[in-house]
Amino acid sequence: MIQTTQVKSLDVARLAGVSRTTVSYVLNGRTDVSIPEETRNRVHKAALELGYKPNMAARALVMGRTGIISLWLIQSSSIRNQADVIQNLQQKVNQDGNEFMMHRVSQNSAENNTDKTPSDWQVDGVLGYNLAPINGVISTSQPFVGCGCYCELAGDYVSIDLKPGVVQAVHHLVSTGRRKIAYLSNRWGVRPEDARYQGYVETMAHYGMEPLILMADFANAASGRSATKAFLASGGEIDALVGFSDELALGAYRALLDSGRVVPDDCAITGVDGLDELEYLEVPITTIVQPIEQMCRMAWDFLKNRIEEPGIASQQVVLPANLVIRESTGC
Amino acid sequence: MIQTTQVKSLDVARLAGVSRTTVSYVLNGRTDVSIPEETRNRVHKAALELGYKPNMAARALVMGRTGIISLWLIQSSSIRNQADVIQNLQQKVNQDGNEFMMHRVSQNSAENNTDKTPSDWQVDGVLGYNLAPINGVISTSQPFVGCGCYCELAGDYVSIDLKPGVVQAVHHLVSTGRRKIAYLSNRWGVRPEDARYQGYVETMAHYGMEPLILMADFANAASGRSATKAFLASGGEIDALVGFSDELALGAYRALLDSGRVVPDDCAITGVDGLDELEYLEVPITTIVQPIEQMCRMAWDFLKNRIEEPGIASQQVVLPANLVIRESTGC
DNA sequence: ATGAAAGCGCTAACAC
DNA sequence: GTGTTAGCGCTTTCAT
Repeated sequence: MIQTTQVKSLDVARLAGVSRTTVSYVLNGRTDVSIPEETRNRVHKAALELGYKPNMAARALVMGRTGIISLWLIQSSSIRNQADVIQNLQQKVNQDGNEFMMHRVSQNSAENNTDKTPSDWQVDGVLGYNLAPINGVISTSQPFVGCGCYCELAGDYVSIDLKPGVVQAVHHLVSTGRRKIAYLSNRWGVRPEDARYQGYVETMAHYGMEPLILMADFANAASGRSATKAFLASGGEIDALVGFSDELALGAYRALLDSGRVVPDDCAITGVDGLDELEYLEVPITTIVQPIEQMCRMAWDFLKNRIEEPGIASQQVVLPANLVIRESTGC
Repeated sequence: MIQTTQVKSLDVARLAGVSRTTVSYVLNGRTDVSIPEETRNRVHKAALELGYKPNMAARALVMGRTGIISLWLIQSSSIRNQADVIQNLQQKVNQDGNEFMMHRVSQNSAENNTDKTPSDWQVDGVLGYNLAPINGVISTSQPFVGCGCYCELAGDYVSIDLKPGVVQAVHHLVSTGRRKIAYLSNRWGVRPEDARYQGYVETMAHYGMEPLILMADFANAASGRSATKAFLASGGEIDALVGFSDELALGAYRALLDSGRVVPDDCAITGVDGLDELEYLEVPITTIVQPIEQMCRMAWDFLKNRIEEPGIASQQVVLPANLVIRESTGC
């Protein structure tokens, strides 16, 4: 038990010489009830003097809303990759006077069809980021908006389509003379429904070129490095590499250097995500930048709408991600 | 109003043919009251069948604890730099059955001595990371444990001392023949009480060498790049650079390349933090690695102790951060 | 304009 | 062993 004796609204009421009702009205800034300016001031002064903080649990209990929004993230990815999204969403959620909770959900619990929400708390709404494998399990009883690359399943979402970016990338590589263009990915990035995979395969087909898949264990730099290294060691030859993510691209970059190759002369590289760090490499890496800020803004707007009016029609939008050309592709 | 009719403990009680008391006892797994196995099963079955989720606000109200732990982070830094800490702490907090909230507090609100806690919610405890400028403002009414590099002011903390690492770095640079060793920092990193600054200045003095400060606007790569670029453009010459952070070091690395210099031949570089990315540069950068996992583990343990027994003596520990030598210093 | 009183869903002391 | 009951602190009708 750690409960220090808390200042309650009754204390404020007594000090200000009014009732708890009045305190509640004044402190919640309700303009629909008319209270003399003089009384309002007395209440505010008393609250300040006592250092009164309303008990949010009590308020939530009686109001039926907690004012808490939670963000669900896939556990398998490092928070570092999700930092921009977290930061953007938290800022927007807080700005509108809500609390922000974060939950990392495991892929397993999704695949096992465990119907356990990650939190026991009743939150007012949930934002999901890149929750593809979990989409089926989402308890639809609460307002939910999905965002990211894998969320076009049902209900509200703000999806990012990476296909245009990858298509642009392959066109760009071909137009600058590349002919042996590989795709470096983890196993998630080679499913037929993956937008990047589609963009790569279809554009290669468009040029009548043979797809070449380099498979990494995970979507991180270390995996990208070892996968690329193994490929090169086994005598593989490429003159361009399309990475499933910036991290994989970074690993590939390092592996190419390890093997004595020069980027972009011997091999061009493209990534996906917009990691800031990539601009500071010796050879900045061409990448496909996702409109994170816009995605977050729209997702939060969608969620606010859904909370306000649960009955409205599905809100769905797809935002394209575009290629940003840097030196790693030789320009 | 979004309130879908909620299943309450009374519903479970009715279905199981018991009272709410029994439901509460069973679902909270209380072993101190003896309830027949058969009854327990009936209750569990009923709860599952109805999809019962206890109302956490009601529980928090009556128990006087929310089960929520919040983490306060300084707003001026990107979440990306704080990702490891966030991830570690969240995992530990959740593992012990608590909820995790994040709050970013601004330096301004601290300097203005605004006594406003970032959250209105009554949390059971607060973890603060790198909250130097804010330490004075912390409301001590709730269990608080500080961690990071700037937290040795009062109460409980798990501090990381970067001084040993920087001292090692300067020794290392001198022993490998460097003589014009600069310190690249933002304005926070040149206060007399900053451990990095002390380590640099004192070790330079130890060798009778002149300190040389390169000042960047912020602790990010872009600032490090432009500050270093400006220094070099104005005819400055150095053969080693100690960065206040990995990000600044990364920017300096890029600026040196921009100016046609070779790392480490012309100039050695060291950073601080342990950004994973630095291992994948053409020239991996020597850095001072902080014991993040250990820090997080201890901070959470301290906080649990403090919550359990508010009256215990201050829990304080300082962990050293050590140098990890990579190629950027020529080895 | 202000106050009295009901009740949000839960836990736990107390009686049976 | 189980049920009855009294709050936890707040908001909000409904009288006054």
